[in-house]
Amino acid sequence: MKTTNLLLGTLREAPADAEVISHQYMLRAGMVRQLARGIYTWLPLGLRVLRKVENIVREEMDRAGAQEMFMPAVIPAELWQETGRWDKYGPDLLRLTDRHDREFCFGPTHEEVITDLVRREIKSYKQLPCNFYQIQTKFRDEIRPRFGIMRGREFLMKDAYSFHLTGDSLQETYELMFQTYSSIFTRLGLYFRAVMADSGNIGGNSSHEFHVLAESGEDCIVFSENGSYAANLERAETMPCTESRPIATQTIDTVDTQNQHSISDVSQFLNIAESQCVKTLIVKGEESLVAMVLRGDHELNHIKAEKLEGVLSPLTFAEEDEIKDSIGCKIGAIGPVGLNIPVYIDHAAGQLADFVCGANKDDKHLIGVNWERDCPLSTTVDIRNVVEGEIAADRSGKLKFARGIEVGHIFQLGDKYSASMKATCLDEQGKSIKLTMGCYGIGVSRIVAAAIEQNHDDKGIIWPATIAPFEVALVPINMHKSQRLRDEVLKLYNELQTAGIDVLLDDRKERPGVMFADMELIGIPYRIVFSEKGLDTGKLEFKARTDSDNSEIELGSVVSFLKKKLENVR
RNA sequence: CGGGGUGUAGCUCAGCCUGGUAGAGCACCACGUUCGGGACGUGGGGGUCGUAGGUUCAAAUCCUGUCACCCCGACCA
Repeated sequence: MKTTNLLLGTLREAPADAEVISHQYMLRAGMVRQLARGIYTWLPLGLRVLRKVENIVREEMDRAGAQEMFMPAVIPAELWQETGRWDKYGPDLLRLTDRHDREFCFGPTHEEVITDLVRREIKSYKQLPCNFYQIQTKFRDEIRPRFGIMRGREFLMKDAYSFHLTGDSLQETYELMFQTYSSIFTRLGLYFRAVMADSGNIGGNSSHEFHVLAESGEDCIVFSENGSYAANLERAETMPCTESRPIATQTIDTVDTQNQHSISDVSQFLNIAESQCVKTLIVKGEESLVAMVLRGDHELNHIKAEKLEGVLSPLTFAEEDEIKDSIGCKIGAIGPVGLNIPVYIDHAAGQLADFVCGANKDDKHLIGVNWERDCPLSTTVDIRNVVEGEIAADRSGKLKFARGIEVGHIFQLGDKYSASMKATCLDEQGKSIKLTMGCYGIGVSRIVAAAIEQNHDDKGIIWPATIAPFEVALVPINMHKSQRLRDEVLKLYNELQTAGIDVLLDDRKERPGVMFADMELIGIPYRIVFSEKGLDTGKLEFKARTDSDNSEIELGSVVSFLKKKLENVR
């Protein structure tokens, strides 16, 4: 490709509304342009990267024996009604009506469509296990799309669905997909981690996420020192305390705490550590309000909380006046003592003795409170986020935190969809068996953004060679002035193309500085500079995007040199 | 949806407070000089100031509605 034949829409300044680096650079490099909120056009340069990512994903999926297909983006409502997700999925589902007033949605995920297909096509255990995938545009009407391509409403996703007769077979494919995902992200040149995850509203049991580590990541991932434990913060378990609770030394007393509402207010006011206070959060339950009791310095884990019996899902905090009606005080003064609603107590809170809590009377707190003596202690539960430094649930060491961008997610769905959609097939005995399912997603377009978040400097993008839009940039200096230079550059350009190398020749009539800056901004991994001076000596300048200085290379050896550099890309 | 903010040329922004001829830099076009790290000069094209209404002799500017976009909280690849 020559730059004069490429829509090279590089910008010197990033649009003001681009917040994260990947969004800024994708706009500045001319990879994408926004059409509407969370909806983008991929320009030729960006599309080249997207396609390379897509191809790596495709190759590895094929290698793992998955079969590619292509499902419709627009899905009839009936299928979604069959699984109940038409009502459950909520406003993220973009709903459409056709000219006959028939309802459809733009598919945000395709469990229903594939299950419908499989229940029609798969009749015998001999056809199992099977794994189908597609690479397709999805639409999720997210509440808040942000960070450009990273969280768009329309995005490109690889989604795969496997079907099995037994759980063991599912487990086998699940593990194969785990390996496949690891190969994919390795080939993409990304620094990533697989972590245990919550399965969210896709449903199912076992689930892992693949995260690209980057400061701007929206997720917090948690891992132990030796790495054997790794989980999303949403999912990371805390351990029940094994030591026995300290014995009570204080007597319970009521203190005046006027205008002290938050845990930090109260702990400062009473000069007591936050960890010696107890906070009581009130959420909506199925029948009444429900209390969540945590140590003052801990945070409630919403995912864990909404899975508890009697708690409304999605987790919703009680309104101020509901609390007033039910408990009789304001939010800043609630405590577990004498509460007349169901109470869930976190493991760590259950370990406290002589603690401080709200008195369920405005402007009053209790001090010297002890479980059992002053307040019944039910079985404690895990309802908080783990904190950095505590011991991992598998006892493999202290936990560390990192930020991650979720680029892949694999689930064992079990029979969630096959049951409601009656997807069965016959086993060896001719008996009808309900199918067991797995599903495996990769955010293809998100990977492009994640790769930039992880690989950039102040000059622009630094693409891993496997997904760079071009592998080599040829930058001739003053080509328009020298026929000899032009001939030599074109000769090499053709040779590189013949050798199957993705080469971009900057044939614009620009000053060198402009060309250098653009090639660096768009992140081409290797650059070769042509000049009259170089031709005289038979040597060209070579610089990798990551090099700080130029090196020399013989004109005649460029092709073999680059081929060697790019060896492991292919 | 709640809270905050912004809409003026393709991009970055000034002008608005205090109403009176719509601006700058970059980008774009032409010519010339430059030419190994985002050059310079001269000339040029491009904006119903998001949109609708109101106040006024007069609105980018003041008022009201509305829409879009961005940021902060609950969703997810």
